[in-house]
Amino acid sequence: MTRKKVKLAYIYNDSARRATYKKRKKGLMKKVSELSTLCGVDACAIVYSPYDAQPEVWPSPSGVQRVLDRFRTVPQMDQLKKMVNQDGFLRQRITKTCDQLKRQRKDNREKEVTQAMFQCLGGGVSFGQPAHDGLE
Amino acid sequence: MTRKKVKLAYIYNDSARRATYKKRKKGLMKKVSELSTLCGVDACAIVYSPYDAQPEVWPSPSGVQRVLDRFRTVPQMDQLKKMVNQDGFLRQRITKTCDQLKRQRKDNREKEVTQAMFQCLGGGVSFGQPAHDGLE
DNA sequence: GCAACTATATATAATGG
DNA sequence: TCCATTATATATAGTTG
Repeated sequence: MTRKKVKLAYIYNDSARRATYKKRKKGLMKKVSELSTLCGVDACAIVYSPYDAQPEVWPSPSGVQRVLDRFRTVPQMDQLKKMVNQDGFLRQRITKTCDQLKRQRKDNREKEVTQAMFQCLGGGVSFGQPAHDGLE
Repeated sequence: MTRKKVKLAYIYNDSARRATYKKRKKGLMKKVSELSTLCGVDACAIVYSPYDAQPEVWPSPSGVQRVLDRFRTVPQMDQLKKMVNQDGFLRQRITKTCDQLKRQRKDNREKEVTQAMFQCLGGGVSFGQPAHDGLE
C-alpha cells in the first residue's frame, strides 16, 4: 500500500512476507485497541504465525479469554449460510475462490511438516499489548 | 484521523461514536483479512457492540472457534515447554498441530463462504487467496 | 440515521544502512 | 535480520444531501 500497490495475495517471498507480517500485525493490534477505546466496545484479535511462538493477542490473554467465553455461547452460522445461499453472485464468487483454495491446499501440504516443527522449536512468550487490559 | 486528528479516547457523543464504530469496524475486518491472506496466517477478530445483535467476527464463526480452541491450549504449552523431555514435547506438539490442520481443512468451506460475503457485501476488495489453510 | 464525498491522518511497501 | 526513512496507498473525521 505504498511505494507500490500490493496485490492482495499470499506473498511467496519469505523475507518479504515476514516483513509485511510484522508491520501489519502491529498495525492491526493498534486498530483493535483504537476501536475498543474510541467506541467502548469489547473486542479482541488473535494471530498465529510461525514467527511468534505464542499467538499474538489483543488486549491481553485474560481479556481475550473473556471475549472468547462470550463468543462460545453465540450460534450464528446458520444465519450466515442462509444469507449466502440466497445470492447467486456470491455463489459464483465462492466457486472461483474454491479453485484458489485447492491450489493453496496443495502448497500447504508440502509445508506442514516443516511448519509443525518450526512451531515446536520456536522461542519465548510474546504478547501484543501486555499492559493494557483493553476495552472501554 | 482525518479532517482532524482525533483524540484517542471514548467518544461521548452517541451518534459520532456510532458512526466511527461502523467505519472502523469495517476497516478492522479488512485488515484482519488482508493480514491472513498476505501472510498465510491464522487470525481472527471479534467485536461486541450495542449496535450489532451478534458479535462481528472474522473470518467465520467456526473459523473463530478454531482459533479459540487453539488459544485455550496455550497455557498448557507454556508448562510443557519448561519440561525437560524435548523429544516428547516435540512429538506431542506435532501431533496436536497436525490435528488442528485437519480441522482447518475441513473448515475451509465455511471460511471461504464468510470471506466471500465480506468481499461482496462489504465492498470492492478483491482477494487473490481468500480461504487459506493457515497454520504456517 | 445513512451514503457519498473530500481533505487529511495513518499505514505501509520499498529502500538504504 | 532489524531499524529508519520516505513516498504512496489507505483509512477515516467531518461534512453534505
